[in-house]
Amino acid sequence: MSKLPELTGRQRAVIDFIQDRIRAWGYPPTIREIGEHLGIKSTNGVADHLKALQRKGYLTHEEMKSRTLRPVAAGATLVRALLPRAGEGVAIPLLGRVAAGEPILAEEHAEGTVVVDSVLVGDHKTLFALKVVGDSMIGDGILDGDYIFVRKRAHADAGDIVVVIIDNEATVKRYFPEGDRIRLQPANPSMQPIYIRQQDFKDVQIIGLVVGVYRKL
Amino acid sequence: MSKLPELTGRQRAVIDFIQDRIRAWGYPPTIREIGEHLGIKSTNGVADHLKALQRKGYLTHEEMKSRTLRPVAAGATLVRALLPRAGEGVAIPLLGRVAAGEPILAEEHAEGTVVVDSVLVGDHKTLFALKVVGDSMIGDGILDGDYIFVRKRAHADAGDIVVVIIDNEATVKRYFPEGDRIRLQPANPSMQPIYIRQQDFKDVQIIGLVVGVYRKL
DNA sequence: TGTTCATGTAAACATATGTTCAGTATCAGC
DNA sequence: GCTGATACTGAACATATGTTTACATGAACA
Repeated sequence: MSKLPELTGRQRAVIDFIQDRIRAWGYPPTIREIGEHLGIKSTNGVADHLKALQRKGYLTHEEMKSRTLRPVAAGATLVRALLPRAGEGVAIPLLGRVAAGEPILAEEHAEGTVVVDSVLVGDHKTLFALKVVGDSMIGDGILDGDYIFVRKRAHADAGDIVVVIIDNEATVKRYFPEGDRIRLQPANPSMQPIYIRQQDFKDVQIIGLVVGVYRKL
Repeated sequence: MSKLPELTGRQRAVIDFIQDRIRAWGYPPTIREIGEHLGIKSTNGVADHLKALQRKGYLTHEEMKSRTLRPVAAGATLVRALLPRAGEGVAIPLLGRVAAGEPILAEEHAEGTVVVDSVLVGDHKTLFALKVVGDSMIGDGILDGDYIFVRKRAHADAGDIVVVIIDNEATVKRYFPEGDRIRLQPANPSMQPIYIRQQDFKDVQIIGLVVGVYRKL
């Protein structure tokens, strides 16, 4: 990697703000918005910084077009790597029905996507989302209608909240291996745990771990 | 998933073009650029399509701001399920402490931002996020450590889950006006409701409505 | 037949936004 | 002490872009 010229503190503040704004609002700020954020009253004050950033290779900008400031990939990465990152949105496929035997992440199953913060869910490549039906996990604060974010995995540790497929239907339970059987424990005092004996393990498929819950009120 | 209204061929062409342009150029087109691409000579011709797309829930647009057309997640997915999408996540400021008398959305209070899908939280301009401390709303599935998304508002309806400031501290409760007093009801059997008498209303400030909950597991 | 809706044209109009010019002040380096 | 880079203020100016109003056409529909 070629080394990019150093930035002054002020220039760094400008490009950071542009970067943050793009991530936060989806489009870059105007010159006046930058000025307002940094306390620069003259558009030309900001324009000077932008010229410097372009000259140093950190930024591109199309003349006479609004909101076309674009941090250059390499430059932006170097700058951002040194700073605490806010999260970026990642798109998670929202699945409708989930049935055994079918490829779980097949696109045909996606009913849409949901964008959430990468800080909240972690790596998104193996994630999908489901809408919860029923009250079996009410004690863990997972209610009917909630969206759950699931990391696709075939195994789990004791006590994990998992999505499993039993009898061609997906359910959410806590997972407890107990010798030659598995206990799937609902978090609802009025419901009984499900026990799976070793010889029936083949009928049960762990789909993944619940890593997040979202409820729209 | 709720079904979105059908699009006419022309409307589909418009949103496709917007999506393609964002992907190709990194920012959305202007009304005139859309018109040029589709052979529409009047800006109003394009504006009609944009209004229809917004009405049907496929598009958002900030008034009087250039290049702020943004396909909405659900709509865009139906149209372009295979394309990488940009810009449907919205950043919500995550506030640390919240104290009475201070401007609630002042930037100095933000400890960061959280990106969530606009279809989950709705209009983001008046939203902020808080991290929940304590178990007072456990019965409504809001647990210690959860993030809540709050729509800033000074009034509430009976039964709403609200964030209020009492004694300089923010708490989450259900709101019940009862004649000359207000009952703030925790969703935890072991906790007592808080009653605010009319003469003390000035000490209480409704900050906003809880519109969403996120839990990282 | 009359009405609504989708799809346009055309022409202002208002605002947002980028650009340029003329200065001022500080600081580091030669 | 001069010079260039940085970091601005202030005030036009030009262009880009969104908004609104008035009007037209054709298809769908009751």
